[in-house]
Amino acid sequence: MSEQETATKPYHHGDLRSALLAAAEAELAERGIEAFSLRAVAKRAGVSHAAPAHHFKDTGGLLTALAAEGYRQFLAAQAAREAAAAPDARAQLIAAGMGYVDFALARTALFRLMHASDRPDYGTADLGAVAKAAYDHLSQGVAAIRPNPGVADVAAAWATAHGLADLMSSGRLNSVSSLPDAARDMAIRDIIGRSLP
Amino acid sequence: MSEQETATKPYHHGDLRSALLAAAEAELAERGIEAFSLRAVAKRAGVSHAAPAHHFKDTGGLLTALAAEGYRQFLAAQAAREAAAAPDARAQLIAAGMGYVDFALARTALFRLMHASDRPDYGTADLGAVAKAAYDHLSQGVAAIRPNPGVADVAAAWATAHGLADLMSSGRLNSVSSLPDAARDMAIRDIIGRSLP
DNA sequence: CCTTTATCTTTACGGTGTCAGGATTGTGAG
DNA sequence: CTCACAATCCTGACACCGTAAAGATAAAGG
Repeated sequence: MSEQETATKPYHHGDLRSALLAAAEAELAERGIEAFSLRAVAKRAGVSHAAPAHHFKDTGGLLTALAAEGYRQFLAAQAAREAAAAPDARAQLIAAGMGYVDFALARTALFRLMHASDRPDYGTADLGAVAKAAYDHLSQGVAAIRPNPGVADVAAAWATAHGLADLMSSGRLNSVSSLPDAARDMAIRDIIGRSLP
Repeated sequence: MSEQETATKPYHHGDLRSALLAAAEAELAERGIEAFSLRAVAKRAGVSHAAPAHHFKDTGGLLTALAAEGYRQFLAAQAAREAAAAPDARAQLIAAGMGYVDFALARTALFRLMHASDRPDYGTADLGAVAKAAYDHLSQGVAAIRPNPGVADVAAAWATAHGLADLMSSGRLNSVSSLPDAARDMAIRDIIGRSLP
């Protein structure tokens, strides 16, 4: 309506898709998954309430895309720890577990979306693929220290890392998460190490 | 309006409070926490949509009461396993972990409400007390096999049992949960046993 | 019997997801 | 350069949701 404002919002956003993903993660972190509102996401991105529908079919589509992005960063967090660890298989697997916990603490909203929500659709090709990749990474890590591992071997490693990540990220294991960084890392290394064959 | 029906719904339900709790758990199991609707719970109980407000102030109040009931059954599931186990401290602690998993598999909706939702209010006296009792039971079990346990000792036991329960109840550890009962129990016993000092 | 209290219903309001249709802008063929 | 087309975003509408207020009904107790 008015042309005096030189930098008024253009009709086309430019990169609305990624802006919506960022806004969705922020909303998720601030209000939680159960109070998540698509209209609030749109408002945060400075766009009408129906704009997200064109990039993501519906709320589930947005959360599915966000979860897939989360899995990529989840694997990246594990890779970062692995790169800084000793090259032997056992140290690499423990490092992956540390990255598992790192991600849960650093991106709690994404972690909960990925592991404690049924709104992302894992039947989607994209999300299904990255979720499978995450599982494969773990099972291959276990196989590296014990060829032909039993079901209990991979289950123990996964359950321990996942339990630590879930409890710590939800604030129920403050006896560990409130430790100084070095002591905390050592405790986690110790705990994960117990689960390995 | 009509009196020909002898058993038409009376104006007063009789035991609406517990009927609402049962309806809420059923709705939770069928539709999930994120699609949970207070109006659907009221409809399932055959009552108007505003009736729950008198017994539970709001939706959060209902879910808080339901979570508290869940914790009681959670502790009961652990006690049931403990009663059938050997009396030594280590067997008792492993049995508690088995009960942890039993509950997650038998009452998945309640388990997720208790551990993957922020809607129950743990500041409530009732829910706060039973949740603390559950934690105390675990830490005392660890202390029974190792006096003055380190933080890693209780964290390892808790994380392992919790990780197993969470992954299995959400269908992500079918390699274990699809095992025959005896083999499954043995695998879980094995995995929990690894985490103990 | 009759008042008081507990329980449930009705009505209303703002918020939410999704759909249908309209408005605006970028794009590429001519 | 122009102009139709496609992509992008907005407006309006609908059904459902949670909650509050006020009314209706039944139970309890004097």
